[in-house]
Amino acid sequence: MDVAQISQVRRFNRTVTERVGVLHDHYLGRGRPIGEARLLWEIGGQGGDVRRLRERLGLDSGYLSRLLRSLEADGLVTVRPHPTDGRVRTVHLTDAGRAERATLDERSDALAASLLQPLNTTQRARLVAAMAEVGRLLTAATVTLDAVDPDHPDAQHCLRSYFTELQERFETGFDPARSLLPNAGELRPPHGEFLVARLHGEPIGCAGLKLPPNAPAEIKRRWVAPAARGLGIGRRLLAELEARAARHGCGIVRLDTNRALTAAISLYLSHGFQEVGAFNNEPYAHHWFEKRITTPPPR
Amino acid sequence: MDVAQISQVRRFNRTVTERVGVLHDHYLGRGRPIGEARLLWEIGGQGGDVRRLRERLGLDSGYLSRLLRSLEADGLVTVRPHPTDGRVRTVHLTDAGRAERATLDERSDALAASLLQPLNTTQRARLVAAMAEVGRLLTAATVTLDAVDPDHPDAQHCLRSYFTELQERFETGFDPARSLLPNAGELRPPHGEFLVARLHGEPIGCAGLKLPPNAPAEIKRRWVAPAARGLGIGRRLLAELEARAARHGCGIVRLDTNRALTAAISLYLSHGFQEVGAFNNEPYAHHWFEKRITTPPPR
DNA sequence: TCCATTCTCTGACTCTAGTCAGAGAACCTG
DNA sequence: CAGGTTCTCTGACTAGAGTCAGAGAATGGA
Repeated sequence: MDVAQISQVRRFNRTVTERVGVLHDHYLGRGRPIGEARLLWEIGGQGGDVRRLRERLGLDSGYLSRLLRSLEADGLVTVRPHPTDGRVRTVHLTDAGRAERATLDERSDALAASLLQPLNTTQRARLVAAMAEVGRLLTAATVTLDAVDPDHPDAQHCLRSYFTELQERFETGFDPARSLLPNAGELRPPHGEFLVARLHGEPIGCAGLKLPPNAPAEIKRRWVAPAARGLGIGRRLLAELEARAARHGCGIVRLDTNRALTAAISLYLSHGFQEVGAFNNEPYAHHWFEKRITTPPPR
Repeated sequence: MDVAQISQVRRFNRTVTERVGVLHDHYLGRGRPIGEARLLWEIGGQGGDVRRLRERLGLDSGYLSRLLRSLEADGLVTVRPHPTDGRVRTVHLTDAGRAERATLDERSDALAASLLQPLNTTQRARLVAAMAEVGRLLTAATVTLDAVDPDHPDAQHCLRSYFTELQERFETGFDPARSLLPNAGELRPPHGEFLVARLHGEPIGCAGLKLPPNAPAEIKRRWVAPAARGLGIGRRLLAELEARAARHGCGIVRLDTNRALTAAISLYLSHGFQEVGAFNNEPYAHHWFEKRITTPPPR
């Protein structure tokens, strides 16, 4: 990795933690420990289960409980048993809590405004644009790819979304029963692999690799959640699967796709795939691609 | 201020404090309280007085003292009396301290690398470029402009640098004695104003305003430190002085300049100044400009 | 020379933030 | 319905970060 890039990133980290980080806590905190402030924020408009809050904020259950007691004592929240599961407790903001949260909101706005305030119009526009770019790319960098079992709930979630999307986008609709679907066993070691892309723990994409004996590897069911598109995740999934195929000794990766998926087709072309004749009789496919992968591609 | 801009800045703040801020502390901290880590870092290669460290880090003197004792006990620093002032104590890293600091350094590098690692080459280049832009503009936004007395040490520092630079850049050199210099009284209320631009408390620029009775206001001694150029500080100084002139009821601001200062000349032109005939007999001036300021210009 | 000031240090605190080990209620499964 | 699991809560801790009020040495100015 480039040394100059690293030192630029470090400079950025310094500037930003100084200017944003410190102020952020300072602004948010005023008169209230920032743990409480964050919790108040996270409870948000529609409230939520204690369990969900604990996960979201990554807090110890004892600690969270104490924070809730403190907010409750200040009359900002109410904690009631869950209507159907008596073990779970749900938290809601009171009117006072909502008001308090609104002032936190204002403070965040004030912080943002204080960053922009000294700049002129041009500079503001450029700063905001650059921030959007940094945010987008940092988000992209936060996405993790993990190999999971195709039966894992996150994998299932992605596959359901994938099928729903195909159903909507294919001119003919999509009926899984008519398609050449690999069964789950084909996408799990040793016959294959299945990757899930996650952002903050939430599944936002997937891709499967079939490794048939004495035949090219095949990429199946590559999907990225609409909200996470444009972050290069599809490309990362592709590259990661190619690398894994190469590690399994495959020299060729191939795949088929439907003509409605134009973005996917141009991704394949720009990623080194070449269109070839039909190598299967998938009824939903219009295009077949393959790529020679001699060495694992650089990341 | 634009609501969309504010919410973009807030989104950025969230992403960045999550992704950079938290990790930053986590990486830096390992095995050592981050207060100590920051201090170790700040002591740096050439060491420094306790007083300077206290200012730089903004710590309570008692707290800092305790941190130093702790680093001393670990054999990372030595604290000795200042050679000339027995009250002051100076801190230096030991070899062990230098080694420890180097590992902190590595961790910062590792953090930076971990942000870039999941991205491909194109994305990395874009992220680094956007970070540079954000850093630059946040730095610009951190610069403060304060009205000070022209005799203030910060003002004097800027003026000395200004004269040195003129000496170097004018074809003819620059001798303050030959120039039409306003005396300090002319740049201090009620006869004028003097602004110093500061970044993290360090003076990095200045500009003076002369308010002669029954005559146009005059801008003098506008200077920005070379390291701080390109941040729009010169323009901000200009705009701020115009606003102040307008508040004093002036309808016209004018100034003279030397042909060697090409950047200044194009700034004046792009900022609404128009070249006029000589209105004084400043020997070092080649160009004279003026600008009508009916209403205070928008910031 | 004396007195106010500067500078560092110690002692005695406070507040956040967080961990760990269980207790007890509610739920689920066989 | 018994036994394990899930979920929240309490009690008992710890560590970090920082504040505040002086004490005491060194210095500088009248």
